[in-house]
Amino acid sequence: MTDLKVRVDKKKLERTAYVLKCVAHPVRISIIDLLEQQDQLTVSQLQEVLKIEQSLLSHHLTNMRDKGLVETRRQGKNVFYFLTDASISNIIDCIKGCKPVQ
Amino acid sequence: MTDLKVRVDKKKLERTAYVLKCVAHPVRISIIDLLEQQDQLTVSQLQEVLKIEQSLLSHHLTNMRDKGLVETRRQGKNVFYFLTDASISNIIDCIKGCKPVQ
DNA sequence: TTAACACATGAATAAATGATCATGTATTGC
DNA sequence: GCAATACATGATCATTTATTCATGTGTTAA
Repeated sequence: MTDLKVRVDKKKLERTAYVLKCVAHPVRISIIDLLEQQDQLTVSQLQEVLKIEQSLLSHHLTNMRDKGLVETRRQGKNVFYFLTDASISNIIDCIKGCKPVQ
Repeated sequence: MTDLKVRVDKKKLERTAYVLKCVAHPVRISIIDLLEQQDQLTVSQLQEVLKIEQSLLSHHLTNMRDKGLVETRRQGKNVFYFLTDASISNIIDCIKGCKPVQ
């Protein structure tokens, strides 16, 4: 009661919320699920499964890349998306409220 | 490639996103952190640590209760909030994209 | 070099969330 | 019963996020 305090500093809290907010969307959770099954997928391949507009998907992917959840690799006309090494475990750490992402 | 599909059904995806969205806020992450340290805390106690308006805190707590992250126990004039048994592990399961919350 | 394909970006709008303020309800002690 | 304490709720407004549409960029193949 006396010296109770939040054990995570403000910056880290904001970073954590920022990343979690990104995960907290059905489409983006689906993307994570697909990339756990497949290692890497092009936008077209994702689109085929998810059946959403190309630009909407692209916005979601950009969002995820900004937060460090996915990375890209271009190969010819295609752009492959893949989960960053630590993305899932980092998210879980986020929830545990402690370790910083990246 | 051929029979690739999202392994989580639509309802579950939405439920997952719904819960995660709730976690994804600095104040609510702080509340979780405090309740991990303390077992149960009143609104006043939380308020003292978090230093935010009473009604704002109350809105956040109601939000968290709606999503099943916390529960309450009234004791006289005070209302104690505490984490539900499974809240954290359920959240992690959410992220793993599979097990339903509750 | 141009057409077609694959993807990204920006602007505009819609919808959801967050914060504030005023007020309401439950409980206790007098 | 009434005042005080502790908390909840509803309306409103501000901000953020999601979606759509139009258009732009990079790459390949003819």
